[in-house]
Amino acid sequence: MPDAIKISLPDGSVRTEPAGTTARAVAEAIGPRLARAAVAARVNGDVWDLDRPIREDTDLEILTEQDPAALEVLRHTAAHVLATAVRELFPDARIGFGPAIADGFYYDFEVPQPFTPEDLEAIEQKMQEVAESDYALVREEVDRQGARERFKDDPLKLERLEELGDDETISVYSDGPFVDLCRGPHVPSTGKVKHFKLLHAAGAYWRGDSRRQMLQRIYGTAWFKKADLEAYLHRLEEAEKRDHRVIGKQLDLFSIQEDVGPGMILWHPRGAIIQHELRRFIEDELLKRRYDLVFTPHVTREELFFRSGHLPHYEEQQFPAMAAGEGDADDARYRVKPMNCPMHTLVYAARQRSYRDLPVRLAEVANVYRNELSGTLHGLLRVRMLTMDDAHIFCREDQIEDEIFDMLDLTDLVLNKTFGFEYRIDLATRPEKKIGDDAAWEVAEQALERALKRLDLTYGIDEGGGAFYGPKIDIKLRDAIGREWQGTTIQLDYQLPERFELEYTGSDNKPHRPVMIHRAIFGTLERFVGCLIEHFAGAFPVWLAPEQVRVLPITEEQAEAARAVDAALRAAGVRSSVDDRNDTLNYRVRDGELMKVPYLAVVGKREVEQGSVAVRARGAKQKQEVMPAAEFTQRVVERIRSKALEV
RNA sequence: GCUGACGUAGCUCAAUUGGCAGAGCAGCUGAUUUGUAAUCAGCAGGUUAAGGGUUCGAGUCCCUUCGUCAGCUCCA
Repeated sequence: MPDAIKISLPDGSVRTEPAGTTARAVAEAIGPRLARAAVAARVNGDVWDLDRPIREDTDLEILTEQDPAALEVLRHTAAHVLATAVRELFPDARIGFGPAIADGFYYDFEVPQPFTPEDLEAIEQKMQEVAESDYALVREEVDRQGARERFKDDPLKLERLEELGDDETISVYSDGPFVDLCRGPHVPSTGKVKHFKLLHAAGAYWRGDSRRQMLQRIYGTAWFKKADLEAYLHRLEEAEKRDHRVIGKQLDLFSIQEDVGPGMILWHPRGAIIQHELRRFIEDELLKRRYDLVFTPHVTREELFFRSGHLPHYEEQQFPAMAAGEGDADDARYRVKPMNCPMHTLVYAARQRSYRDLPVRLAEVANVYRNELSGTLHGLLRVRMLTMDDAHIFCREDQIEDEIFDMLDLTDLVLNKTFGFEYRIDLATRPEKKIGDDAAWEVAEQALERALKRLDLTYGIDEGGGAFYGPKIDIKLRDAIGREWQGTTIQLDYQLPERFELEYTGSDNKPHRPVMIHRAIFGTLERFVGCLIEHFAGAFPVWLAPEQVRVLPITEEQAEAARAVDAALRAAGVRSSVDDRNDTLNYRVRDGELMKVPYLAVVGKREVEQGSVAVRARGAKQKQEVMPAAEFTQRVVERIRSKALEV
């Protein structure tokens, strides 16, 4: 080992330091302000503790509170502070994992009794004490036997320990009374953890495995600055106001009622019209892109789902079988459909297909039913009755890329150009539970990847996230509080054509097997509308707004004129109504604003005389814009036609 | 499905140690005829999720079921 090492700093300068120096020492050498601000260091790209000795030539970057990586370090330490506090209050608690996560951290504990809200308060209090004690986070490298000794009372840690490879460094971190098996890094001392809050506790399976014991997970958030913590908590509050379940109620869009069943959506008129518009939009677009529309039964013989392979794999998520219909064999049972692919497959197979026919694109906006686990249901975002904008493309292998290209193009038109969503693309590869051999999977996965690359799209890999019959491209949208939900899905399938023995006649006059692509652009209209509600906070673009114009006569005297304006709008295809309720104008303006109606058109004495309307556009600075009624109608019609995001 | 919390009028929420189920908004009726975010008055609205138990007495305590929420698992 050399006595002196070279430390390269981000500004390009190189310092020579004694081997075994630390990032803290370098920071101090550079200047006292940097030393005070230092939280951690990036050493050759990895984040390290400030006090970990550096023994080789390195690139070094001192991380201060400004660096996002530093925040992650802080939160990881906050998790240790949490565990320290829990161990003080519940000495028998066994410790699981405690990582930093987006916006915060958690720690899992095995305890005989779940934590109560009062426990959380006490723990938070104790965390404050741990922070004030300002314990140094001390890193120590130990051998396996030493680690076994230290964690002999923590079976969860021992289990993790045994998984570590022989070439891996085993490190432990202690802060005051608490010791944890941990890779680190950490902030120098618990005193850095000043601004935090415990958010909630919930059960979580050990190692995320539902066959193993349930631990108690405590979630919290931590920030360097008090203002950041407060801003985050405020953001959570604001997000709650965008919650589609709250807005759905306020705007009378839909309801979920116990009498109907969990996960079953009742679309009220104002919500149904949104679904109707989305449906028209996508169906028109599909017809332009040479898709064909089909309709297939909601209930079919269950044999179909055995043949497709769905029932053996996903029986618990299908609704139970129904009795046979009269005249059917006794053993012919029926199932409500959880997906459309077997039916579309049969439409394809209903006649001979030539290579000249391909691709065959069959689309159906259809309701399917899935008996999802009760604990997973969530407003519109996870339901048991799903309205899928489903389609299946049957094509030759050499057509896959073009088809995927067109689907991704359509996806971008819908998500980005039309609604301004930001989305994340994942390529999901073969899962454990799958049918078909690895060679076929390999070909399929590569085909998707090639299409993505050709489009130069940024995407992540979701290892093992594929469907049981093939790999897929998933696109995820975020809800108001940042949770991701799968919207668009594009899935390649070599299995179903096999199972249904699909064929086409090639130019060689021989039978060939087509490839099948499943895809849904919205995903489900329930989930998509849910995301739209949160995205727009209920203030939909004009073309989607359930009520596009509300005409307000100031007094009864203008009621007739208001109805004429309304009739003209209706005739032009605008969803308009008259609010001539016996209430003040102020009251009705307020009501229209709260219902997020894009345009309130006020008709008073002056307007009647001039044949004009005083338009109040939603959210506009100028509260009154007087214009001829015909001009207003033109403006609304244009906004609808162009699917404008602005009113 | 699992762990925990919760469930009071259409909505948002009160109801002291177990002691007469309430308010605001919405709704209805009437008055008012309104110029850009709540006019006034009156009326009506409940098997306190459902079922069982403890008690002189249960919205409140206990049990079961259903549902909701958070998280885990799952998510064709």
